[in-house]
Amino acid sequence: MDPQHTPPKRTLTLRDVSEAAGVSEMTVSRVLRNRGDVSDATRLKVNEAAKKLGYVPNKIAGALASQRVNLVAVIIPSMSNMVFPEVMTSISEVLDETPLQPVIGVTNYQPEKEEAVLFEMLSWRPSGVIIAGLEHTDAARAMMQNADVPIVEIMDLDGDPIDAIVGVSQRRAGREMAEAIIAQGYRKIGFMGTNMPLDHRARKRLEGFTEALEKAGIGIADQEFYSGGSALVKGREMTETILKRSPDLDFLYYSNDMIGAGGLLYCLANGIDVPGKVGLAGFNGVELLDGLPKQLATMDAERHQIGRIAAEIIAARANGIDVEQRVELKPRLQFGDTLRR
Amino acid sequence: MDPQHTPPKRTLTLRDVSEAAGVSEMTVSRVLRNRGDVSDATRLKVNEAAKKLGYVPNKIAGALASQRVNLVAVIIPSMSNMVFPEVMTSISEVLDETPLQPVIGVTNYQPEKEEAVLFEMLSWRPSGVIIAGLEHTDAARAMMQNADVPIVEIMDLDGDPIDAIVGVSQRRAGREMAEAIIAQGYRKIGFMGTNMPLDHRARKRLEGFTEALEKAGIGIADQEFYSGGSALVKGREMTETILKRSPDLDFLYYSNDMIGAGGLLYCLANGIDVPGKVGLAGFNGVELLDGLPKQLATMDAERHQIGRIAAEIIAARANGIDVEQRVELKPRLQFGDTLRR
DNA sequence: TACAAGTATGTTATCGCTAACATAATTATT
DNA sequence: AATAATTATGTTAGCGATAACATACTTGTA
Repeated sequence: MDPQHTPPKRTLTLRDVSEAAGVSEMTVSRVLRNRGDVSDATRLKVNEAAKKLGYVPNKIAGALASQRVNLVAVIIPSMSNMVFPEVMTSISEVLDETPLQPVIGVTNYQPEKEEAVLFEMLSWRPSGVIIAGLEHTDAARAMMQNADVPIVEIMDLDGDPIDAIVGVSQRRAGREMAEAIIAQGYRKIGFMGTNMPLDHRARKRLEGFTEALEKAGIGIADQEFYSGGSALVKGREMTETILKRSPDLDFLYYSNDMIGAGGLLYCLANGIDVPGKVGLAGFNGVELLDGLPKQLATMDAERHQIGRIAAEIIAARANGIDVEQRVELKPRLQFGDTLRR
Repeated sequence: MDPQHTPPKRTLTLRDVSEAAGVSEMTVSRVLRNRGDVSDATRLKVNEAAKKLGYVPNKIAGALASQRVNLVAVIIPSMSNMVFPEVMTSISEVLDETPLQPVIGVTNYQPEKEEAVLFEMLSWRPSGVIIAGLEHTDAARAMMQNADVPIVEIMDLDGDPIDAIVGVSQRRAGREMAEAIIAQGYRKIGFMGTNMPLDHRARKRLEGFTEALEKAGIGIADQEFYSGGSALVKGREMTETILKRSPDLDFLYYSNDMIGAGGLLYCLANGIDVPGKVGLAGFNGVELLDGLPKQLATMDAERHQIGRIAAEIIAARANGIDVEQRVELKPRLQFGDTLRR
């Protein structure tokens, strides 16, 4: 350690740079932020001094003084479900064009964790919050209401937003899928999904799905739930289980594409005629599906659009521009090769 | 807006709470941080006041005053490659047990972007940095050297670390895979991978792979590169291309499991005997593979271990405990069903 | 009772930067 | 050349918390 015999490094401040450049701290501050009028000569001097010293500004002090923070809190339930990294990617893309920076918090689908993460993030006084879902603890909701920064709730659309909202109606997504299935003449329908009472979006899709079925006078003929483990494997296993138990099923609806893909692979491996004997459908439109031997029917949840628009709302609001408060995206049904038509 | 006729809300400070509770700001600060001796009575008063007002502390001010920040910068190249979300998940798990909080930055494999992200993050004076890879711009390296916080470089092991390092030797991983393949008698070997000169880990694996082949007197018989698009689809397409062009290949090595899975699905769909006629192997051990009809041979890069250990190093150092500086994990070869033995 | 030791609270001085205003230097305008 | 307008720089006073020290209040004990 310390092979260069560096002096006991006290971290550098504006003052160090200002002394090195022979100007006031304020001038250095102006140069480093490209603010106000500074002559080219001093600008050069300052930049050189800063670079030579390896000065890194202290945003903590800057933020405290200016009452401005360029961070955007993004709160999502999980990183394992590819949906969220995808949304993140779009958010990043948009914010990259602005001075804003996303900061990610993960809740593991736990409301109390969400509350804690939110509290932590709000205590850094971000310029905006993007948060998945509409279900929050009372305290979390109150915090967001009082925070006086733009809040964008994303993914879901069924409920009362705190501020802005961008998403698809999960109920509608479920309903439309059910309607499409019924329209194609399927009647004995099985459902497979995660066993996560706190995944409200999955829950709402199932509600919409069931509701539409009931309207047509049919119910879910059989169902199966899983938790944990490899979704692809679980999809395969659940499909085997449900088909053995209820061999007369003519359609299988999966709450996500990963288990749907597992189910599809099971059917193909076992010579089950898809979509002749059984139809299949999932939800989400994950990229993975494109590579499967048959295209799984699915409904695209417009995740990239959602991320993009949410970030745009925050960016606009940060510039004092007011924009639409509610953006409803329509999930797109893709028939693929597993839902006959 | 403002339907409740709320007073023009100035955000709350310690002072507001202290006035409401009838104590000094310092006492409120102590209660809210559980520091020092405070009587139960005042503790109660303060907590009630804080909750009633909905006070959210200002960590910016706190950090400036205490010169302590509980953030850990985590810098990764991408969110689309599941490898990184997985590492993130492990990091989060460990940091959840501490007062530390991860903050994620994404570089898109661009050195300049990495430098910018790093600068931005260091300007928040984090308690530590976890960064993927060993290749950085000179400026980035200098910043980390001067930052006076623990730096952990992860994933890779072939090169000179700035501070601590946790990973697998990518060269060795490539080499060992080549040796296993040769040992099983395969001789005409094709390679498929991404066309990303800045993915140094993929590059090093290929180098190690080639090197080991050469030592056995063989070279790569044919190769194919891709960029962008669905990896699964690309794997399928490249496999078709390469096998049509070089029908005598008896082994296909893929730089990642996703394209490997695509290749496997192609072979299965086209009745190609695996691993009889052609053997296949990928790299990474993604969960997805467990659900495929046949298990793809692969090498697990120990991503969860890496994330866990990196976070532990930061956590330990934050507490002044010095720990191992270099942790080499050994990639584990899994033969699966596509590499005969 | 008196004094030490501990417990509970308050006071003061930063932390490193920027907003806002003040002043100096330069250029334009008549 | 004198004054206004513009440009370039400096000065001062916080931002909202906490560290460190100071003080007041208990309690115990000889």
